[in-house]
Amino acid sequence: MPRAGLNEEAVVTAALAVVDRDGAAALTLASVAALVGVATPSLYKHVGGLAELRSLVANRVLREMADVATAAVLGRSGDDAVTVLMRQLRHYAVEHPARYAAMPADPQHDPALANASGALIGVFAATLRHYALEGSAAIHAIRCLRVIVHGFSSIESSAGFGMAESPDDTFSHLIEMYLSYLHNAQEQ
Amino acid sequence: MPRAGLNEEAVVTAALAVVDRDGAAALTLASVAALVGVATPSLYKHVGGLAELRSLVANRVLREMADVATAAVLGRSGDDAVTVLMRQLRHYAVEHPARYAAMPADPQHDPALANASGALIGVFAATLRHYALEGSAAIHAIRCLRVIVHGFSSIESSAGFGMAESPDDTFSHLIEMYLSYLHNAQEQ
DNA sequence: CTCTAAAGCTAATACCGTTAGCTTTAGAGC
DNA sequence: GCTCTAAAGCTAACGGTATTAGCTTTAGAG
Repeated sequence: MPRAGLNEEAVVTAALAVVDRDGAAALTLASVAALVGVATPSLYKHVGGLAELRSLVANRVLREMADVATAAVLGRSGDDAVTVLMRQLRHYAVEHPARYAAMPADPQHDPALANASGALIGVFAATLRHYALEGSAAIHAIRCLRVIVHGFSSIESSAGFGMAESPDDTFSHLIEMYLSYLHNAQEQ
Repeated sequence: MPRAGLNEEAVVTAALAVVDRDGAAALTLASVAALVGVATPSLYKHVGGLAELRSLVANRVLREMADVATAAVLGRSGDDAVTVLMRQLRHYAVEHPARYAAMPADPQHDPALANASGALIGVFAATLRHYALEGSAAIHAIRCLRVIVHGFSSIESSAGFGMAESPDDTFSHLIEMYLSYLHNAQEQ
């Protein structure tokens, strides 16, 4: 029997494939092992267990989102940067609904996710730096941005908008709402 | 051995106690059975299984939230009603963080949750009726309200705001942001 | 060609959900 | 007060899961 040649990265990639195929709740060591063609206990040679695998998956997703965010704001600033940042993050969540759902509710509570989580928030902070908000106003602006993007992505990625109206339009309203808030905060 | 005298309602109440005590992920038939002092299979006399129990718990939580929302807007209207509605729902989520996390990502997809979910959305719609938004504008306003309340509650209930700034202030900013949006939508 | 570290395996344990079938209790009806 | 029945609860058993322990084998270094 030839060897599979696994490593931690390959296991995480397979886990993401399982999440994409069967949903976040179906991520199990047995399903990942079956996908890569290996007995379940063999995965412990590369991964500490199911909890750690979940954490590694979340870390991968957070890094992807941070990359998306970075690419979105590159070469842009102000309202343009904020708009594209919001749209691109929403786009990622909708393109990979199961991956978004695979993220734990408390990413900052997991030390393994602190770096990736901080990278994403860092892009938020850098993007908002253009508005020169001072002290706590900057913190609140970052939080409001998180609330809107997460709230919308969370609902849309689980098909929570039942009515016929386009979610695109709703999201445009939210962007306008947030930009108005930024402009207003800037004047104080 | 005396009889426990259970019924569906008592089982759901015990399940909520488990959720409050150990978190939403720890909701298991075995833990509920242990709490009420009964063997695990006995629960099947009152509940269809773990999936149904989860659904019943979510239904209870949704109804509680609908009650909170109804009480909040009773005797109020306009900005006052919207403000108190948002604050009270946030208050519920923070007071019962595990219950909020016990809700599935897609409540409307579960037929058993349709009524309670509709009741909560109905309170939103009724509260916004004061602004006389026409057609799709009303839908978008409801959605934006959902996004903000859910996004904030989701993050705060999982201790997602790490910085020292008070989440109260952040939420006040979001309320102001949303009210401005409503006033602006009203003029069109 | 040999030897070692790691990759993979099987076996075994513990916990969970679920089903089947049995026992017993509480209460309805006489 | 007695009986009888429907339901509440139990034990036993099965399958699936994570996890640990210990063995076997492979790939690659020397």
